[in-house]
Amino acid sequence: MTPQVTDSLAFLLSKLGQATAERFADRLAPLGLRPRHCAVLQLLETAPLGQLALARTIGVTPSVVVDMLDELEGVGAVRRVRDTADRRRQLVELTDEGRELSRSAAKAAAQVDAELLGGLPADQQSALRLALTAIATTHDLLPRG
Amino acid sequence: MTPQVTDSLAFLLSKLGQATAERFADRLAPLGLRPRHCAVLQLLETAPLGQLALARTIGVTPSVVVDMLDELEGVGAVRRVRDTADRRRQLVELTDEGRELSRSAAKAAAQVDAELLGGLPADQQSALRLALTAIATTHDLLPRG
DNA sequence: CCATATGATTCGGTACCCTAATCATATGGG
DNA sequence: CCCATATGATTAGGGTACCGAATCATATGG
Repeated sequence: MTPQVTDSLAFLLSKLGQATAERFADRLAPLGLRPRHCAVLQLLETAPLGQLALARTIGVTPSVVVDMLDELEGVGAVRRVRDTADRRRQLVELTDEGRELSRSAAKAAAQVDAELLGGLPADQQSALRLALTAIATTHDLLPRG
Repeated sequence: MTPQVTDSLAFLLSKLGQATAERFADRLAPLGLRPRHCAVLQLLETAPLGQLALARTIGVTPSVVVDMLDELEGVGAVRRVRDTADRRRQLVELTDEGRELSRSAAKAAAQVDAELLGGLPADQQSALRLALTAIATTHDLLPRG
């Protein structure tokens, strides 16, 4: 048998990633959030940031940040505050509600994880997590990169 | 420390899936193909299919199939043939070039796999593949579902 | 032979990302 | 001091991948 595309990890990972994102999105929807908002919320938990810094850390362009922040402001999760020291900058800070939403998002993510991993034995679960984080870090994905 | 979204498998898988799809897309681009075409090509290797069957097997709506087939016809990979027995149906069949493209796509996928897994020890590689296919099958992704 | 079902297609909309152009503010050299 | 240039945010427009609803042709059964 010739090698099949659908047997490749590339194909599998793409599909699984997509499916997972969808599931996660469904879980987040009731909160008024979408998957891409999560990294922003998490980053802002530590300290307020300018939008450019946010963009670079998450790995998207500044215009995407604008959209995401519009949405996040819409649900009252963040506030844009002009930096008095440099009036070009918008300091983005988490509201109390934002902090709460971030926690809820983390819970939603954990539920999705449980759903996905449900059937797997514990050792396979940890092996999976190990291998995935290894790949993600060597290929330099994830915020903080 | 409170649980972080970015630690979740849901988040990781989404990101990794997206990144992998991008890499794969880059590899396929010179062939005139995109990732979503691959499942179609592979399915048609066995036998010609109607578009509705194609849609159901791959897991997309018929209108998506129309788009994909337009593209695949554009590169000469498939042919639409009116079913003489039921003139509503389009029998979609692989051309010789389509067969060749399918093989090239499989090679491209294998290269991406090698790139992704490059750093990992062999046992982690197989563990990863095992866990991912387990999840994919229990959650009923992948063509043939 | 007509109502209804089915296969393909078209149309419009959503989510997510991009680049390039624009606007406001800062900053340093003349 | 003032202007050229740089920087942060934003807007406008475009691309991909998907969806649902409407449409059109053909089949099929009452």
